[in-house]
Amino acid sequence: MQRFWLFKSEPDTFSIQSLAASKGKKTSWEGVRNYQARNMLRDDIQRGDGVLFYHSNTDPLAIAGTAEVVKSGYPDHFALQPDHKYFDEAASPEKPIWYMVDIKLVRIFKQPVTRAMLAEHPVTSKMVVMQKGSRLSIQPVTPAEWHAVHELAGIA
DNA sequence: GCCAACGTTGGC
DNA sequence: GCCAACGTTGGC
Repeated sequence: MQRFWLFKSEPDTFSIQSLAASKGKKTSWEGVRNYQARNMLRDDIQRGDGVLFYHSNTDPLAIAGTAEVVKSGYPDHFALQPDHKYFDEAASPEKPIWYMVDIKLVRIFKQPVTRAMLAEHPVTSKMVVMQKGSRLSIQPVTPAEWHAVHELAGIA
């Protein structure tokens, strides 16, 4: 069964435009170092799932478009590379600790769905990303929320 | 730039 | 196992 997720990214680090410019419009989603998010990457997120691509720490804050999971959870090998910024000395090939998935761009919204728009809508205003103190970089999204975001983006 | 919320660390 | 200190996230 297809499920839906929201992935946060700071556009200064990696934007949806970066994804569009990537080879095959695909990227691995490495560097998640939070156990709750790790569990979703490792256990729950499957090939074919939908991803809302959210731009955080920027202006305007917005869902910039969507992507599709093309590879489900596998070990984040960047944690094993001593010179890499995502290195974790506690990780090993036997116990990788951290996981990542691969995603592929579906579309960049012509009209990004801003946080202000999300806040105005009865369904999207309840999304995890809208809750105060919500810091998870990987979040579940309900089918109703997924649908409402597409309506706000002008996509039937 | 500020600061609240949250996760992690480490002393006890 | 508790909890204070600390670092990070991320909206405003």
